[in-house]
Amino acid sequence: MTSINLTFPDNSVKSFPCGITAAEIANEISQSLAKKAVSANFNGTHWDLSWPITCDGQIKINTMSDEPVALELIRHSMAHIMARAVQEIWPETKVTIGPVIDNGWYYDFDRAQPFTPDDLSKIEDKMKKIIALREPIRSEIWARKAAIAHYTANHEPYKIELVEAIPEDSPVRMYWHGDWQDLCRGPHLSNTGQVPADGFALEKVAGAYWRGNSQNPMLQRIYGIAFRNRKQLKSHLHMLAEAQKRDHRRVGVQMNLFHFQEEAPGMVFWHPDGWTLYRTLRDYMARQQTRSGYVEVQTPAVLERSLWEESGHWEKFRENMFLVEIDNPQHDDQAKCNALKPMNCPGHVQIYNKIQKSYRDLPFRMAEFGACSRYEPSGALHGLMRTRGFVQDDAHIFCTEAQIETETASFIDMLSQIYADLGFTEFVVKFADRPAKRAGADDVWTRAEKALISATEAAGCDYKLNPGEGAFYGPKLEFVLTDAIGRDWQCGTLQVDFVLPERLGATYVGRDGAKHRPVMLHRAILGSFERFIGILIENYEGKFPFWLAPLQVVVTTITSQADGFANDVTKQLNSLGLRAKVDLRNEKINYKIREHSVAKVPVILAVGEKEVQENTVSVRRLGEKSVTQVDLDTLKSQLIEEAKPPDLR
RNA sequence: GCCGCAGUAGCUCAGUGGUAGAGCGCACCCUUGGUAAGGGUGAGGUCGGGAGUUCAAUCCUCCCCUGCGGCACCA
Repeated sequence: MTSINLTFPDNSVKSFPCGITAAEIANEISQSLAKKAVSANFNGTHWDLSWPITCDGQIKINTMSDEPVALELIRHSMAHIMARAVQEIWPETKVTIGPVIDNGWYYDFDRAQPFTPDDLSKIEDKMKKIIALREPIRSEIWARKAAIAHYTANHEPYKIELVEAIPEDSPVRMYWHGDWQDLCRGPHLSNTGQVPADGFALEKVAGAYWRGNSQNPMLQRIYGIAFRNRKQLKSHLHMLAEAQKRDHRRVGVQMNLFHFQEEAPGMVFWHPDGWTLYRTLRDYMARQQTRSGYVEVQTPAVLERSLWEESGHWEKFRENMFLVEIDNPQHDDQAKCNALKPMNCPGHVQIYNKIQKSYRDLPFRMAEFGACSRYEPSGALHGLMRTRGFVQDDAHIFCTEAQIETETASFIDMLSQIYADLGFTEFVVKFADRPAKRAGADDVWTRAEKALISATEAAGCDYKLNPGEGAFYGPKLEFVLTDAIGRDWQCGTLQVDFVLPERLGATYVGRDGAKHRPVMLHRAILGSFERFIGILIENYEGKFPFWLAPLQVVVTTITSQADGFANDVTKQLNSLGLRAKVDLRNEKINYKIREHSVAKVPVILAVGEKEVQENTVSVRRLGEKSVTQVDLDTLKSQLIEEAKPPDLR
């Protein structure tokens, strides 16, 4: 028998008989390791303890203390245990796939009857019984034909499709625990008893297309979460509940910022306080853009079909456009068809074409807070995050190819500053290259992709590749920021476009006196005001920094004898540009403090007899229990300073 | 758009085959209270829309709309 040499993490090399398993190796090292072992890493592959090793390589034995590996195994084996439970309860159910995801797993089933919440607890109970059996999990490599024959006999059509999709040079691996069998690339735990019976929960049922394709039948997906123990599961559930409290849809209603209603799905009704927040943010953005050399414009909301045909939107984007046929009540004259703008770019090119002619004017940066309408699929709508009517902080930079690099760099600077001002210090950059459905020739795409990559690298920006996710007219950078509870949001974007200037006939006169084609950079920082405000609400949990807070100060009275003074203080604050309101209601001070705290007002000023006499106010800040009595003039100058937006400090 | 679930007062939600209830909020009255809910009285609902079954529908059935959780989509 031949032998193989295996290198361990401490760089020691040992010789073993060819075909030895990681379980046997662990056993040779020590009994306790053999007990604790759950899997191995072999030459960079996650390796089942039971798989034979037949060549030299690096090996590491994993135990339950190797957290990421342990969780992966637990969740993967959970998926199998759940599928078995489902098939034991409802044998007619067809199994498909069941991968590990963040915090848990899912498994997709084909079954005529929908799963109910009751069914979920039945499945959970069955899973616990299976776990209690502590049955070994074993695997075999089968011939492709044998596997197909097996699944044909067992009426598992999805599994046949999966076997057929396995590349010729990859093994077809079958797993068992008890009598239950599944096709799986592994690895798994070696015993069903190793998963924590109290560390998992079935979360929800949802529809999901077979193989993620909307042409395929819809399956039923059951999601589960699993951790190493009950404590970790509990803390995860607690975190979910906390995240739910921040939901901008809930906070938005509580704080009376906006609402939606049936007659306008996906369109926001901004209430006074929400609109104050919106305007504060918009004015800040306008100042930042002016400072960065942009000019602001405004273009029509409704444009004729012919222009959308020229721009390419009619062909690539029509399904998402609201059409307007007021000029054409019979719907018989296609030329009279108009559409609400889903993007601002074609309008901006019209302005460029009227006013720009010379290379001396480039780069020309044209910004618009453009109100766009897109007919989003009904299932995509989600509060402020995904709407059908929204305003972009949109701009197009018309420049030469040579200017892409410096424009990209200064854009990234501007974006970083703005994100930091708004409370987001961390963001990642993704580079999205050409999609399958696109306009423009391949060599143009190659040029655009190269230009954007080298500009990004020159700006000293790390990026991840996001293949095939570019816009139909060009590659793009996506800026994804991370909020206070670690969730990711794609907001900013920078897109290089060689196509649209060509289609809409944009030119400039070069130094040589000839006409040239400018490049367009489409860019946004917030993305849409609606979405960004949704993110701000969730990030701050509605407790906005003073400069953004819709209502900054409430002046409230302790006795009605202070009414006059309270009115006067409020008036003084308002005249300084602070957003202050007075509360003279006939309620106890406790009651009023509670109410304004719940409403997340950053500063509550209480005035009673004492304050009236001394010309002071008692200040209570949101989140603090302490109260300080402050001279009115001192407080005013403090608040004026705090109310300044970050760019004016 | 697809699968599943839901829609009852401004908000959160309970409830029933015989046309409805709570808490909060709102209005009014009493209370003038020193930093997270003082007490009382009252107003407020075509039970998402339409059709059907029934003597009778908020409740059962079907269709539609909207929302929620996913999937697909995010140009």
